[in-house]
Amino acid sequence: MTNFYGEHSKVWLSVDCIIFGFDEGKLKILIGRRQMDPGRGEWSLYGGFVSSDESVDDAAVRTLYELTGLRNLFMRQVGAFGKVDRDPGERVVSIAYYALINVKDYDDELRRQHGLEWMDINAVPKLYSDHNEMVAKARKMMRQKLATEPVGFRLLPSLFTLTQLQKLYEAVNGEELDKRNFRKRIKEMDFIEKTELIDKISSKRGASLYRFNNRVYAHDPNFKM
Amino acid sequence: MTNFYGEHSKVWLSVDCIIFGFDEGKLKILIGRRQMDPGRGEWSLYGGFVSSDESVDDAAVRTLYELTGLRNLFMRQVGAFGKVDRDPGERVVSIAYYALINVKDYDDELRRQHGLEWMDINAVPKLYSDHNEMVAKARKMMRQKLATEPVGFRLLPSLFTLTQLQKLYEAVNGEELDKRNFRKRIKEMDFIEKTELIDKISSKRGASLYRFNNRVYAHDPNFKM
DNA sequence: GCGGTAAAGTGTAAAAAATACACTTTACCG
DNA sequence: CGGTAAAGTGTATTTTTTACACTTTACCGC
Repeated sequence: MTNFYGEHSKVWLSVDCIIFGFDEGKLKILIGRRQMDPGRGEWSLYGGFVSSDESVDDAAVRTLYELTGLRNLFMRQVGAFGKVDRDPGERVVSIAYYALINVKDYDDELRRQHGLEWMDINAVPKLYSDHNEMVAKARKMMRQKLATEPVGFRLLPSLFTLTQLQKLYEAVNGEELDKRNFRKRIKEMDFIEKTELIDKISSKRGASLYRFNNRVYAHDPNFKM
Repeated sequence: MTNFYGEHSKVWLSVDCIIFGFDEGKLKILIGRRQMDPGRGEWSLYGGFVSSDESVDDAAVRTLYELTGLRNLFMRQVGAFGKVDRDPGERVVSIAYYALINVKDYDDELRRQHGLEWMDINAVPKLYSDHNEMVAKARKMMRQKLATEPVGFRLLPSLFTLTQLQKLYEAVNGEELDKRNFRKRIKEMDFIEKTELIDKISSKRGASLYRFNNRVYAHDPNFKM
């Protein structure tokens, strides 16, 4: 291969994943104790290296798949983190990604195998290297995304109640919402469809289950929360 | 140096800059004909390589300085572009940044030395590699930024007329604004201060010059356009 | 079977924000 | 000194957002 750029130096590239889940009315991310040097034992995001035959995005997809066994997750790049000494060992530049998963889709056994815990986003401890910065930026971007695109559903089962949806938005934005105003808004969104099904788990009375219809949304993509 | 990550492959890292300017009522970016292989002669963004002793952000700052002679530009990361074959020569991952500059601060001689042209954002030709994608994402992010933070001023002289400011927002958002409504809004923002000075260049009658006061803004950071 | 309970579900009025809209003023220029 | 070109200015209407409280329902325990 022709070497065009020989005089410049190369770096290792990694990806780090901020995996958001929604459980027990709380927004959470997956973190674990680092199992390798440098930084062994510190709380850390889950990550991996980008290899020569895959795009950076593909490396993130692969890493998420390794971890969760899930594909087609909603995923977005957070950005590149490139301080010289961000990794105590070597020059490693990391590209952070966030993903939204439905906690119920995630095999808890797999979680334990990787030594990961769901941590309340508001109680994230000091993390390895610059991972707290990544989390902060991911959270900001994710909040913005959920406010302008109908992707919050990715954090819920495919059938969900309006109360679940409301609690989700409350957790993401850190503020309570008025139930009537919230439901008024939802009612105007044709792509959030009421089904005949009733959820009896979370209330005695039972609550209607709703579903996000992507075709209807694609037809008139207007969303604002 | 201990080699922790030896089994993984390394990549070259570059930065590419989307430099926004506002001139003749139009939003423009700086592009030039690529002067090296691969891709010699194609329209391209201005970029450079990240070296081993500088952070990725610093590489972008340095690159912008080389190009413009200006420091303390408003600059934000657009993201990492990492397709395997994005560079025809080698595996190069690039981190894109956008910057806002006041065209009048930029020495036109320097521009010519670098072989760059101001190109209307709506008439950008096919660019080298994935640079069009970078421009598209930068534009979207920049629009969002200008809508929520008072940084549009960075594209104008430090003293500007309300008509200039309005034309700027019109160019960025691609839609005309109502003059009275626009001015009503500005009047409510205490950090946009009217000065005693009058601009006589762009109109016979003369228009008041305004200034952005960052201290006042910092005291009550509320902005929405 | 019935009273207690806990969450689901529902509408209206007031306030705030966004929009639509047209004429007067001013200083230069020829 | 009349024409011109851009600056500057206020109000009414519509739309959006917010505030707010009671009824319904089915289960559960007695």
